[in-house]
Amino acid sequence: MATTKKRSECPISCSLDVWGDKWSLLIIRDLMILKQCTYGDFLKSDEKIATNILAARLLMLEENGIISKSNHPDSKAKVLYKLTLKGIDLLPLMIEINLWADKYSILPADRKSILEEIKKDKEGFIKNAKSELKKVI
Amino acid sequence: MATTKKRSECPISCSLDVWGDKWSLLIIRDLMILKQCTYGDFLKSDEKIATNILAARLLMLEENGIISKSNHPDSKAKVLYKLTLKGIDLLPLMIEINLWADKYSILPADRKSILEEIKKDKEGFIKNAKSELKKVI
DNA sequence: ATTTGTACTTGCAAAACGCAAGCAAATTTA
DNA sequence: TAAATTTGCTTGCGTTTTGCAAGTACAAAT
Repeated sequence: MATTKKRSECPISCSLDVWGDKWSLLIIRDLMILKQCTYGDFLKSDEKIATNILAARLLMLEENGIISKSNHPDSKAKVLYKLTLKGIDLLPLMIEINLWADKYSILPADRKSILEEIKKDKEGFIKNAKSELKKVI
Repeated sequence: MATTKKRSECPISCSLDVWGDKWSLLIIRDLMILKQCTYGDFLKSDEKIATNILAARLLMLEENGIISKSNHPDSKAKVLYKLTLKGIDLLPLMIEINLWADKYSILPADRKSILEEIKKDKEGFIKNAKSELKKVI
């Protein structure tokens, strides 16, 4: 897979060139929630991504420095995917998506309770969540 | 165009179902910068969206309550597209994308200067920009 | 030694994309 | 006032991407 050509110099456009498809942010979401995922973990998510699409997205996200692969401590057959610093820095963006969705649609109860926590102290939540994610890098 | 089926109840996934493709956020970007756009204005953007894709996205964004169409004051041949409140509320997200891009890539000079302003007072910038956008609704 | 688990790859049909051309109504120009 | 241009799309069609199912290679468990 060659490097995708960028459509313009616009930061929004360039960002979308990296993670602006239907699946990448869901992969990143899983990593933000679970901290570390195996290939199989991603497949378990509700959206049911196809295995070939998952493989392609993981490769592209890795090529773009958003995620990294590492050995699973328990087994040589497993692979651990994690967010890089660059990936972790997408957390504020992810939170804004949640806040927007919260304003215009009905969220599942578990998400709703986290959102309430975020709304009380957004900066504090981000700082804490980022530091949790950095622990496993 | 029928209503797109949602892949899960996840707020991230549902949001992506609405604007999570390669073009929608660029259309929204144009509207945030220009406040109001004609069909032709969108076509002028650097990324060179195809006319059929543009028409499809505008319809889908309108169906999802992100943008609205109105008559152009100068001409019956022209159409004015604007952001709705729901669309305007994507501004914080758009800003976070810019901040992320600023951190990990080189921005064009004009964007860079706005970003510096945003970094000084993010909340103030958002409040002001939102109110500017609401003026033309 | 055989079965199961894990991380992918491959084949193929269906859908989406992207380019070019076409079109109807409004507007401008001659 | 007739012709040309602008504007906002639509249509056809070849190319690319997606998505489902099946297959494969290696590790691990039985």
